[in-house]
Amino acid sequence: MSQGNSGVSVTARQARACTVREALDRVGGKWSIGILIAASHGPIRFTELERQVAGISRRMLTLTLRNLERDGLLHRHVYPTVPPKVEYTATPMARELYESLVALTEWAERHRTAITAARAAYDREHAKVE
Amino acid sequence: MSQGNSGVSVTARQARACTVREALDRVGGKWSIGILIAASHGPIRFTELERQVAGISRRMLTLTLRNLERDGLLHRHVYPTVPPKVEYTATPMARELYESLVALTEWAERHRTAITAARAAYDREHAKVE
DNA sequence: CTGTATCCTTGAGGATACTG
DNA sequence: CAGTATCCTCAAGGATACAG
Repeated sequence: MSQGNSGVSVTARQARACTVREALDRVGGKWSIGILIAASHGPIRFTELERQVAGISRRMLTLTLRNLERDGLLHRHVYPTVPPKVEYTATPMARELYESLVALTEWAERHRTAITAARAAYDREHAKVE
Repeated sequence: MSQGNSGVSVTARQARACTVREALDRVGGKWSIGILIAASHGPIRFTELERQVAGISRRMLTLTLRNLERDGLLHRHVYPTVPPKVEYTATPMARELYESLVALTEWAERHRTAITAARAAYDREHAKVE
């Protein structure tokens, strides 16, 4: 964020905040990332997703899949067989997204302990007052 | 996400998903980014934040500030004057976070139109059925 | 000025029975 | 198998009056 922003207007800065939120909204759901990752190395079926993304409900799986498909992050292929067979695959756009998320992952790993410590300190500090 | 994952176990992949969510949780709130950006180029006061982060309610401003402070992303300095004066500043950790978010921003910009188009196509496709 | 307290609304998400 | 439909819960967030 380098102080160098001094010449940039307040509204321009908040516009950037908007762009960031735009990206986060596509990926901020509780299950989006898990699904995207599971679907990123080849086609994967509904039931298999249900197994790999631990804890997800059937409803949320369907909903999140629909949203990701709508945003063009997942491709859905239906085989007209009976019983039905449906495969989901991450699009190139989704793979790029994941690569962008790596920076964030590294940040989380780098500061994990610092954050835990900060929380502990904060809680300690504010428990005294009761 | 490069197919090269083939050798990586399913659980290892989902563990990565966890780390990503960890980072997103710190920044996923509706207002975190806006506040962080506003506080990232020097100390800023409560009222000034209320003005710059357009649309935020007083309650959410307070809550989000407390959370960010607790996680060690904001520093809060109180001047013992009357009326009170409080300044918030982004910590170095928060600035690093923003830099990690840049990749995400660029992704959003690069694919903005593609996503809009994908949505339009999807909606068109699914409106026909009614 | 910088909050806190209170009340309210909404939407995300969970559980699960049912269906083509 | 791959969903949809239904009902329910809870936490995020909004509005705003009040307080030190």
